Amino acid sequence: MAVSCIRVFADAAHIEHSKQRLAAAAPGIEAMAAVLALAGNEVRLKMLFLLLDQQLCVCDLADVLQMNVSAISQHLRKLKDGGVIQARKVGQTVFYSLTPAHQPLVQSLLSSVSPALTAAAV
Amino acid sequence: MAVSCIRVFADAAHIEHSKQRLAAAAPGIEAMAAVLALAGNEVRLKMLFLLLDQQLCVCDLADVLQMNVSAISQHLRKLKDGGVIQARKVGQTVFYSLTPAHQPLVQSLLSSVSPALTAAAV
DNA sequence: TAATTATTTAAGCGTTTGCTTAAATAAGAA
DNA sequence: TTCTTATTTAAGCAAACGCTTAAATAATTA
Repeated sequence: MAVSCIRVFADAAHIEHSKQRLAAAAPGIEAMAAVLALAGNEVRLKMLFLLLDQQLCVCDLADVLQMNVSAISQHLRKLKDGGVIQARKVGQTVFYSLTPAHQPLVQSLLSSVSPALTAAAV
Repeated sequence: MAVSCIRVFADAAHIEHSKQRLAAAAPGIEAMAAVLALAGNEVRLKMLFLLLDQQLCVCDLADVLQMNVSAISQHLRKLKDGGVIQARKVGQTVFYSLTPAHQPLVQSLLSSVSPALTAAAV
């Protein structure tokens, strides 16, 4: 890896400081990146938008998003594996909702896309 | 596409309302998803973290992140194409910084991973 | 019990991603 | 000019992604 810089104005101490700040924050950054990777998909972000103020079943989401039930189910699984949503089974229907732990983050991610959300926010 | 739901408790009016809310927010959601897809990568999110309070050149970032300069450059290009960062050339060195338009979003994305950021926030 | 409904899962496949290597630009320095 | 240095770009490739189809589970209903 050509990692070393030979440039004149490189501030070695400054670089070192950045490395340490990064090392301290890395675990949190990596966890956040995992959640953002899930939210960084149009279909999944739309799902999170719809789940902000209601719980929906697989079939509802497929209907609203006009997509294959299987594709929806696979997206839901990723969100569930990532701890962003949770499932509640009622009969043969599975209702999905945001997990309390991630609700605030999702709310803030979407607050700028829908002014009504900001007003309705806690 | 097996999009229609036959379930008993499907509330057609409710579904329709969700469709309309989604349609209204879709453009904003899609734009946000594009930014989150950029931020939803460990390397790029670390870059944004480092750029929050300083501007760095390609070589600095490669040094701090211990990665190939070429790989770093390619990540920077994506962030720049997405309007998240901007470039300023000084001699043969290119300094990258957050764009003013996206600085608040990046700040809020990272505020939870580093308490110091919250304190230092505007 | 068999048929229907809701959901999940497996397999396959084309596309995208992110890295490596190597070559191409561009700007100083000798 | 020639030789570094900083950065970008192109090509290649393995891995991940997201969808489709079809089959497999569950839970209801007839």
